[in-house]
Amino acid sequence: MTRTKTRGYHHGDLREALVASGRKLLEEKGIRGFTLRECARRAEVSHAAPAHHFASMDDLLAELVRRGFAELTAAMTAEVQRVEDEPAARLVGLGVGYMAFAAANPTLFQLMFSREANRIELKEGDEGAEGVRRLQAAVVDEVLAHASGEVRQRAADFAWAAMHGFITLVLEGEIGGRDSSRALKTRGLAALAAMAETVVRLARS
Amino acid sequence: MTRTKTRGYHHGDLREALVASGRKLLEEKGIRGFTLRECARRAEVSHAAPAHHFASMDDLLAELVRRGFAELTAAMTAEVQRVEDEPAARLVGLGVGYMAFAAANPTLFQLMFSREANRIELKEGDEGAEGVRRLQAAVVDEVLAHASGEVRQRAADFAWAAMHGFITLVLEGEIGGRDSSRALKTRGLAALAAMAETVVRLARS
DNA sequence: TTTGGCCTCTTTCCATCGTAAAGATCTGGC
DNA sequence: GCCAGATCTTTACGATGGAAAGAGGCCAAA
Repeated sequence: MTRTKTRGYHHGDLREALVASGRKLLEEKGIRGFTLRECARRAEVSHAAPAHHFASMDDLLAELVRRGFAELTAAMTAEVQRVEDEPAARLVGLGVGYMAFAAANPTLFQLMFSREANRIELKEGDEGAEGVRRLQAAVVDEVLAHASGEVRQRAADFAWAAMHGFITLVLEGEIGGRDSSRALKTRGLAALAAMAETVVRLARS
Repeated sequence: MTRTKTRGYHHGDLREALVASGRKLLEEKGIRGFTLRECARRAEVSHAAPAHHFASMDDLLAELVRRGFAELTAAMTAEVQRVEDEPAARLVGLGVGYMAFAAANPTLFQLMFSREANRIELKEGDEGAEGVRRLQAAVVDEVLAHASGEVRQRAADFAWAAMHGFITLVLEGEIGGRDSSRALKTRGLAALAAMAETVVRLARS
């Protein structure tokens, strides 16, 4: 039910159109280049039309972030389910899904994890990164079934920190700036392997 | 030579004043709330005055980032020099300096590591995070004196990723959101210890 | 089928922003 | 003492986010 050439006074599904154009715009122009009016232009409506669907620009950005977290969680879930292997390998799979999403949506990913610096507040009821946290805690618990709560928390901290830090630095070009995509993936897998190994080792401490 | 109550037509040291007010403003209002005109207001000059010292707003932001990296490198150096201990402890010290700077300058730190998403280009000759990289490579090499280049690179990747990811997630409230400052430091030190231990273990592989 | 209310979108307007251009003022070297 | 150039101000322009008011279309009740 995509729109045909001529539409009447009403758009039909402006909200979704704004989300779509907004997401593209974000990746094209960067966080600070994001503009509500440009979103409206790309959706072929007047600049004031978005106000009827999003209270403010930040409100639209918050929605993009919300959907980003949903997709991120889905990507991790999909990747971890492909691995029926040992828990440690599943931990790596989690990281692969995480990094794949980040690489495919670099600016959105950065926005999702710089909400504080960008003063973006989630709406009430929005879980934010809770899905990611739960998913990871579950896999970490597979690895550390017999460990104390504190050890498991530290393992979860560490696992998240390692994979988040790695992909963040990659997106900034600080890691593997000149590497080929292939070499970079190898480097990423090495980092994830070291992370998983560390978590496993925490089980014996 | 701080300015007294009445100044003439000329400011005296507007460039530094803009850097100072800009830095405060950045932490107060966030990245997207940063405004050149507000910087000028706080320095008590007209809104067009900054143009004579910074070609554009992005130029000022780039300068803030540049100084941020210099300070970050200095903070890490200072912290690592306090530790005359074994190399692994020095690696932890490096992380302490890194996190201390980030915690004291959360928005600037985020900006420094989201230049891609914020379309901030460093000036020619600006080293960016090279100082951090060099410092870390040196300490990693202390730990892995006899390892191959590839192992050392992977160790450096991992060490940076772990400490960067941890503090980033802390700044976002994703890690230790409700912890006391004291408990959070303990959690951070645990993460750094796990990181250092992993790097040490890489020496035997 | 008609009609009235409501949702969607447009138009218009305002304060603020970044930036450019031109004028005013000061400073330092000659 | 004087002038060239650096520093700062004034003015102006287009773009932005948002508010307000009006136009257009949809749908359910009559």
